[in-house]
Amino acid sequence: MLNPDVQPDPAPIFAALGDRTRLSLLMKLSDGDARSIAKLSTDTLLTRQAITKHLRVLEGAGLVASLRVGRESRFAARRETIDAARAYLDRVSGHWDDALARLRTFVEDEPAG
Amino acid sequence: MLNPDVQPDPAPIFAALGDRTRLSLLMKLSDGDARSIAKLSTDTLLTRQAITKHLRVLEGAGLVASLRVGRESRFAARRETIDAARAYLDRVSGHWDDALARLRTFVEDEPAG
DNA sequence: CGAAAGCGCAACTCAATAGTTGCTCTTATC
DNA sequence: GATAAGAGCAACTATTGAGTTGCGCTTTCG
Repeated sequence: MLNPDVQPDPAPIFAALGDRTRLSLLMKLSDGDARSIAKLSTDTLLTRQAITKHLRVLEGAGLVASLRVGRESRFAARRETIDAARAYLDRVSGHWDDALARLRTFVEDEPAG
Repeated sequence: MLNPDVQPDPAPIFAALGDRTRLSLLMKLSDGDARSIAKLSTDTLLTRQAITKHLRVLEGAGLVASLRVGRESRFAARRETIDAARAYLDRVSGHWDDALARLRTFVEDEPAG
């Protein structure tokens, strides 16, 4: 086992999540089932190609995986990557516990230090 | 109390997180302390203006808050928004429990439905 | 075999983003 | 009061990103 859980840069993951269309695609896939591009392109105003591009972005970030089955490409969400993003936010959020810490240096400190 | 915790669109939050520079800024602020732009501009190759722009993006997404203290602008992380992003990922990730569910429809289903 | 469904590739447009430089203004400091 | 530190504003460039259209290829179905 090499690289147990080294996530070198979570920014691309968040960048992939930072689009309303892609978030809704992930939501559709959030039940764990895989769906074809055609099925994921229904109930949207965008073209199939636009959806395809978004799916490839999600795939590039590791948020979904694709597999060719017959003439269709199926996409499924990858929980590991979603959990990696969650874990990162835990680290950002978990560094301070007290809500007062924010207000502390926000106002009280001497201006110029 | 109006709009208790209605987060209409988490995409802008993730978009703001989807940049390496902004993530490192958030990391610096992850202890809850507030820092000036000048202090946040050290240890980086970017100009102060670039850092300022990034901070304003984070502020626009609600991830940080700013306050003018004397001649300097102090920024502090806002845990609520970070937690909102976490909560959203919880909803995406929590919809399916079984890891096998992914593999199920990923391979086994009949190709054309 | 022929038609249609599903998809990939390429070129293109338009808008948003990252980053820079130059200037001005305010606030501390000596 | 002069100087320097901290920061805001505006204009500009270059790159990325979203979305489209058109075309061709493969796979299923009648």
